[in-house]
Amino acid sequence: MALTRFVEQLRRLGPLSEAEEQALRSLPGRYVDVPANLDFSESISSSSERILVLVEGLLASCYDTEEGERQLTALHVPGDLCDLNSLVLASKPMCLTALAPSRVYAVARGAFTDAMQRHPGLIGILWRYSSSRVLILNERVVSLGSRDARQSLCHLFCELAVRQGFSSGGVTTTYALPIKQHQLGSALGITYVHVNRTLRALREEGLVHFQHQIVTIPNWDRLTRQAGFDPGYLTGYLQ
Amino acid sequence: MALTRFVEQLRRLGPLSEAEEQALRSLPGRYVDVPANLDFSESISSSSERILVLVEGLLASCYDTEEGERQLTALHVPGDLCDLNSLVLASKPMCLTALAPSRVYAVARGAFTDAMQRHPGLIGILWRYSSSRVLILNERVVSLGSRDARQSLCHLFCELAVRQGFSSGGVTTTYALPIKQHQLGSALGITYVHVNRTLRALREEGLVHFQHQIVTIPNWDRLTRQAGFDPGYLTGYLQ
DNA sequence: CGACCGTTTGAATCACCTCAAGAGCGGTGG
DNA sequence: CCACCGCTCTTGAGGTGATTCAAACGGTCG
Repeated sequence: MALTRFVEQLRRLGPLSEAEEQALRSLPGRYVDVPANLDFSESISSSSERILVLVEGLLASCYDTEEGERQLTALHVPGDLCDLNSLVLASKPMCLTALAPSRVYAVARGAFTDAMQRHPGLIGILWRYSSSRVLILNERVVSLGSRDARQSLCHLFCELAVRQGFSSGGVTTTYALPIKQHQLGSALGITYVHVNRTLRALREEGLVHFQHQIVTIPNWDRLTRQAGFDPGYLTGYLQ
Repeated sequence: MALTRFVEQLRRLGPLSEAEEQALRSLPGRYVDVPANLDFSESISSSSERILVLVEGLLASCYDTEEGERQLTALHVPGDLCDLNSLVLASKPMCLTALAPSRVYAVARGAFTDAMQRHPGLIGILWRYSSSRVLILNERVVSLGSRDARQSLCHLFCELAVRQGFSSGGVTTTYALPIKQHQLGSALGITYVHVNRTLRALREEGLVHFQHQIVTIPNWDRLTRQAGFDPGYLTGYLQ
């Protein structure tokens, strides 16, 4: 149950043998509930030797600047493995924060590496997963560097829809996104005031509605066109 | 010779056995010279089954938006492995571009994977390398999202100094950086006009000089303080 | 020499920010 | 039950960092 969505994500990236899938599903771990607005640094999670898979809620990797600003560098939706980098490298100033009340499945690091040794194919698969997350990060760089607030917002709504499997061509797309406008701003590098104004404009144009933490996309094609969104970077097809 | 600096980078990230280092150094490949401003899409380089290590010059990963803007998502300095992601995942819209006349060492993909199979320890090492690049990418996200032009520029000069091993505490730091102001802008998400004005301001303040493609940092500590630069994310110490 | 590329600078404009204040709303306590 | 608090959303007015358009300057190369 805990890792179902995670396994689904991996399967989208490439073939997964029966044995490999079984090895993943049977990874021992425990559920941890996290209240909203709790920060838990990755270093803490790695010192307790845990790999975290988000089951429910919304997490973010974040980075606090000296000026007191907080930049969210990645959003994690259910099924995401949150701190894969900490498996091989200790990253000092990065931390995880819960944007909404969340539940994670914590796997001991040893169990994880054991599974990889017994099933070497998993290494390649997880590497591929890691690469797919890099592509998402790349896209965030493009948003922050080259898109205005309007496009960034549209793009993010598209990305999260696809990542959660909610995108659909013809009909209205709707999904829950338990995030505050303030946090949206921290992710997109703009102030919450400007997030608010931009959301209103998008709502008035009928491009996308975000209210009460629910995203409604009346016309998927129109939004993706506005956002310059190309889902190719998410599907991560094999060569 | 070709891979000396690359091996040095890897050794900074963790232990490297004699055999592993030897396996890397003896990777067969050929030198390719690339003129400035040439784009070669990663898909091309992967279809010809090549892994690229930069020997000399300056490359960038880039992404062209529909509006015709170009966002540079990563800079590659000599010793960098440029397209590690394409080893496991085909990324469609991304491409490599030469910012200056460059020389790369191209290794056949098969030779690379063979070496990894004969020396499984290399997998972890390369994974660690990949993670270290992600940390750099994270830092770029912070720059684009939370730092102004001034800080971004300072931060980039610091980062490139450390990545090339040119940073030094007390004395003046100097290194060549074959990049145009126009390309700096593409990397930092600002216009070349604003790059120019900001560089002038930094020069007048004596924080950092960038002229004729040479970076001069009179006072390393002062610059890192201004930039909010913490080299921790580059050293990537082991846990 | 003219053509070209990159740099430099000015003036006007725009996207976004800062400061500030009010409104809605659920939670808590008297 | 109402008063009060804190949190989030909302909106206004003014300011600033960065952009756009435009033009001039300097070096390099054929």
